[in-house]
Amino acid sequence: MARPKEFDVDHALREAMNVFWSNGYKATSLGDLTRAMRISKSSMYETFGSKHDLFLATIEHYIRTQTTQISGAAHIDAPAVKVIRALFHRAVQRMAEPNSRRGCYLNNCAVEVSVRDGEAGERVEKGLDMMEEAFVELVARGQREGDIATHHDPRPMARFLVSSLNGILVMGKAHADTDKLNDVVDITMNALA
Amino acid sequence: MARPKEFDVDHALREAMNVFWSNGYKATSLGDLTRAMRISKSSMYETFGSKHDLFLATIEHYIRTQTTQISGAAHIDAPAVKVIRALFHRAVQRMAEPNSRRGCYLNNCAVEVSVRDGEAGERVEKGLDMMEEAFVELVARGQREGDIATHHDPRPMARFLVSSLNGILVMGKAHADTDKLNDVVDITMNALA
DNA sequence: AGCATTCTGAACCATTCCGTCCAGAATATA
DNA sequence: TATATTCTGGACGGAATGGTTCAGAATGCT
Repeated sequence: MARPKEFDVDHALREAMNVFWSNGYKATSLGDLTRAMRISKSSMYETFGSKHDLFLATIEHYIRTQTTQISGAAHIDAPAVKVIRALFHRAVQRMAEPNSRRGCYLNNCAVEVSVRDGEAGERVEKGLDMMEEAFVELVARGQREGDIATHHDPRPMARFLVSSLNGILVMGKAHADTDKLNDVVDITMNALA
Repeated sequence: MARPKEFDVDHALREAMNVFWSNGYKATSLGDLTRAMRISKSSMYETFGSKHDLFLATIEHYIRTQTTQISGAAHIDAPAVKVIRALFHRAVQRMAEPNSRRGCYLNNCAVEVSVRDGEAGERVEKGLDMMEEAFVELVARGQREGDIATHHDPRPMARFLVSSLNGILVMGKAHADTDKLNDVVDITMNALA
């Protein structure tokens, strides 16, 4: 009865996220966005409301697609420590690829806007909590299976891991030296034993 | 013979740094800057050149004044672990005070501009290296005096500490919950033993 | 007093920004 | 074919941006 939407909303959201992810919120103009989304300005406003609304939507999109990947890793059938180490190593590796040197989207948002932009802050916090939860599961399993020490409860341990991962990604933004970052990974893993 | 400068350049630099520190580079306008510096736009341009030049100068100012404070802490006459723990605790405490919830300036700059702005990136990297150096000294001393384990060389250990500290500050931007952050501090300190 | 310097405020410029709106083309269903 | 919806591109507005320039007041030194 009516003309259907021609572009994939989720795909457009993904592209918008990538631009914000690489350039930050303030440094991204509407032109940058619509160019990447391959959409006219009018369509963008009709579909998402405003630049800021779009921004919030990209954070939720990130949580929906990326953060849940980490949760998924928690159920891989391998020793928990191995899974955690693999997650960290992949993060380090990403920072070495020039096109992927943009860290964690939640991390970037937390630093750039979280304090001043409450709406974004809420979402960032929720995303980090989900990461924490995924690591809680992993640590608990590792402790049950005996390859993670039981000096600490799973939750503080998980917080330590989330924090450490974010620290590594920040360092990577300045250094991009894989060896130096792996130094940090090694000691972090050592802290689990 | 001539009219002397009326304002203190270092003080103006400090105020400019504070604005950038709280709001980021892009989100800070010339008006924000000159208002905080209590200087006219003309004076600002005459003295610092441009917004970007001023920005670079604030990073150097930060290194000159703040980073060297950490280096100074390395020579405090107390067990190295105690000094390190105190540094971390003070950082956590800062994140709890609403007006001080802005993390580490180098950290913020690394995340917001380091990748795209080479000139800023260089300076950020230098600053982080200086932090690393300060921690190397501390760890080495701790190992000599026996309160830090010798499983790892001082340098990787120092990198771990710098990374961990930055991770904590990022988490603080999203959470601001002192207890959660102290969980991370505890485990980090545990990794030294 | 005279001179060199510094400061301010305002005017000004070109650019970019976000946001709104509309005419017209495209497209699926009935 | 008629209708309803969607898309695009461009025009437009108003505001804010970074940056430049200048006249004139202020100030300290000789």
